[in-house]
Amino acid sequence: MEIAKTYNPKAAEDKWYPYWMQHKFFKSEPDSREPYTIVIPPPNVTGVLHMGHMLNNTIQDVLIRRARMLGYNACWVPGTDHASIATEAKVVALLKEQGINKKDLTREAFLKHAWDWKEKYGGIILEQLKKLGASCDWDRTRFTMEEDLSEAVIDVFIDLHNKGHIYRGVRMVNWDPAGLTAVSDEEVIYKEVNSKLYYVKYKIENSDEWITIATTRPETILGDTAVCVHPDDERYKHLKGKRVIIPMVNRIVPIIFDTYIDLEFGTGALKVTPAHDINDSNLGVKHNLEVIDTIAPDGKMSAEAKFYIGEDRFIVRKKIAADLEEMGQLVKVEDIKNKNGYSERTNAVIEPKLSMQWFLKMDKISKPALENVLNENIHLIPEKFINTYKHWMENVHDWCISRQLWWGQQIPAWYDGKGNTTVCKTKEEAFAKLRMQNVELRIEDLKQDEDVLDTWFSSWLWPITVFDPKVIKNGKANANADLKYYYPTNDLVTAPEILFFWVARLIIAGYEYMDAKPFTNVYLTGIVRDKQGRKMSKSLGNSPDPLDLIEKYGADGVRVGMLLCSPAGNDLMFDESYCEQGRNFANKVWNAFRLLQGFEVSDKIEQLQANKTAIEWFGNKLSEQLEIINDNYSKYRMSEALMLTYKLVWDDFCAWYLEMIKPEFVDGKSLPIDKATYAASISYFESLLKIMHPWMPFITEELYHLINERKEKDCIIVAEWPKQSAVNSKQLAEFEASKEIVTTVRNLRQQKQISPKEKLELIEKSDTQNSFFDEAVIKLANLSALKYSKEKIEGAHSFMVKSTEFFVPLAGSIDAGAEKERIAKELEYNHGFLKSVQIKLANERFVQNAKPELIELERKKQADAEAKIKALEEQLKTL
RNA sequence: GGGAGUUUAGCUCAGCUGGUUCAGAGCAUCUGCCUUACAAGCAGAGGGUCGGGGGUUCGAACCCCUCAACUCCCACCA
Repeated sequence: MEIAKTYNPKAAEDKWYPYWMQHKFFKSEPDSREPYTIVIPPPNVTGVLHMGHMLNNTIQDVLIRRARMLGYNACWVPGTDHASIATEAKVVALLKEQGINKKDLTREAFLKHAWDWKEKYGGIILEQLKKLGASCDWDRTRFTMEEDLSEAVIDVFIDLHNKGHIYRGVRMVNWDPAGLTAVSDEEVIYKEVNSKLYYVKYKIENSDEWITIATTRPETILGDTAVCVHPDDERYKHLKGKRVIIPMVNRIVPIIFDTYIDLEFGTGALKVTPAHDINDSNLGVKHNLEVIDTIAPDGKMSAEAKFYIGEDRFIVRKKIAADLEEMGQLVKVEDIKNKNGYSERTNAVIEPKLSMQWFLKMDKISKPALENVLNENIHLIPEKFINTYKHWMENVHDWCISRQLWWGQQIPAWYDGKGNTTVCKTKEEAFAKLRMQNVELRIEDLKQDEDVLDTWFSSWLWPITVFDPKVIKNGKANANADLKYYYPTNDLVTAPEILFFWVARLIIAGYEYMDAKPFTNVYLTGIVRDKQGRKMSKSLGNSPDPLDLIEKYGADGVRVGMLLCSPAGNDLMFDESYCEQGRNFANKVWNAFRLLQGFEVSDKIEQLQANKTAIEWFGNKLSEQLEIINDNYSKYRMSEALMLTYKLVWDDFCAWYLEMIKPEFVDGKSLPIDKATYAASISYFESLLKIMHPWMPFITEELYHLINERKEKDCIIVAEWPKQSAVNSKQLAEFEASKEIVTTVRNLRQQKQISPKEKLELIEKSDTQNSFFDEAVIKLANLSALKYSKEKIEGAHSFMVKSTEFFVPLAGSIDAGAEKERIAKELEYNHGFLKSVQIKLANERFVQNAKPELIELERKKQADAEAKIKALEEQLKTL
């Protein structure tokens, strides 16, 4: 069979993913095994795969694949999030292209469009995940706005409302006067702009005195309901209890005192406009101020303003400044820089606006979520996030859960138009309830709250409702078999950006509704950045399309590339060259296979001692490394585990083991290999494939089948994770010593820089008796690390090795002096080491304070060093 | 403004309790080599005052202080 020199990833990808699906290897049902569960952080339905998803989901897939191989009942639940804001924006934009304005549609008609859109494009990202090799149980795919899941959200709202955790109140929102909608904080872009600071004087009531305030927004003067100064400000202490007259409108308002004021800024006096500034609003609540809304939703002055009605706020700003100047109340104007919020979508200046919203009280409900992270019931990985988490949880503010959108779960609150409200599931229920307060109520008059719930208010139930959406309704005692079996899940892999938005709330909901944590470990990935450290984003255009990368380097290559540069919790500076490295690795593995499969096996030949040594060595090496790899997995040090795997395969297996067992090449033909060595090699290769499988699922599956005949369901994806056996460290050490010698030989060859052809000529001419040659090779033979025994080598003038790597006889010789020098160096080193250990042991403080086992360790180090020195000295004598 | 984090070779990062197997890895670079599994390869080499300064200690990449740069989160200044 002719096998290509380079690995072709595409064929394996197209072949194995469907095969795995067909044999239901991803499927999971409750059984007697221990479960290992991950629920996917649901990507937005609107989303297309970006590098962040790529990283995230690769890590999850690695974890789940390894768990599967370790014999757990591995279950990875996929799904998508309805993402109200993002999706609604997309749908609105799409409709606009078709000439349809959202305002002209009824809620039902709009939702129909939205669902159509979701059906058409909503599955894209999940299809993309399959290309990556994600081994999700696709039969469990969920969507946060599915009927049952939505019902659970509504039930939770009602339940929390009944428990008194949900209330309705007035809050400042970011209002987009162009889009005529509230937008979330995330959709506000702050930009530094040049603006003007106007100093305006207000007259003190019943006095000739004036107070000067500084403002960037004079148009809001019409809505002022107080002037605020710092209680410690000597300039204004005498004004306690006084009132001021607002210019133009001549309203008389109090002077209030609050430490919120910055003494240094402006004049130290602040005009308070509770309707149009978030801080002023807070002050207003605190000091019980009147709220006068002078700016209409479209950004023009409202009737309440009394002046400039119907004119845009920016025009009014100029006009009022002129008018104030005319009245002699404008003291001066300064140029300053400040930050303005702009709407991400319309680029209009955001207007803070008060509106009625629903809130969830966070104080009580969040307690267990804090405790259980602090007591490590739930691990945050890396731990540095615990601090941030703690800080946030100790300062939680109530969560605004209503959104002025249509796409999402509509709030189950009902109004009778007469000021009566009730919260319940159905219109009929609401009617029955409100009827008691309002006997004349007709069911047609009943109105449901227009707003929908925040997306996070549905996704915070995700690890619960993906298994049993009805559990909220039925109570956790009546949870279905799935939920009982899979909950709590094991790992959550997500981005640190949403630690508060989502992770904290998942934990809260977990304790509130299941009385148990939703997961044990939270692995927080880094943010994928480009080489310049910029976050990868579509708007910057600096993000490669992951699917292009897969096309170019293969899914395995991209997975390896991604994880090679992703330390837990640190951002990763992604560069395509990592994928190249991943691809190269896949190719290396492919070629190791090509070598193995090309061997001619013979049961007639004896197994060489050198092969026995090599087999023993690699067995030890494999066990040694496997243990370290497993340990790194258990600490979620993914890139470390990957690098160790990489080196085990490339350096230890390919560069050393295979070179050693590779038969000699004689007369243009490779000699056959003995059966035992071949069998051992295949078995090792198989173990390595298994260890590589979580990282590189496709190539390993492909090779697993090429290397041996397999039954239909005998696939590496469900193969058993290799077990390590006892490690003979003495043999490992011996081998390391042999490697050193071989390296010395290589170095000598390097000095001459000869090509293989020249080398052959040299060999023929060379005198094998030259001293260097004997020395190096005799050592090798003695250590039996290599197959070329002294006799064999001495006997063969045409000596030479198979694939060149190990020895080349050289004209010229190694001088004994070099060896002496080397030993002398080593001696010096060991003396130094010994000295440092002795100092440590002589240090009273160390001896008194250190743990006994630590001291024991130091003593052992001391003894070892002494022995080593002795041995080296002996060696020096013999030279 | 509040909080957290980072700073170690050209790049991306390891460095557990302060000590000599600790100054490391991978990649990149440079030099040789078309070699019979693999040039997507092989062999070798060169790269670092561990951000700056100070301190504690017999001893500091590691602990303390300080300065600087960068990043993130939260709140946003009238």
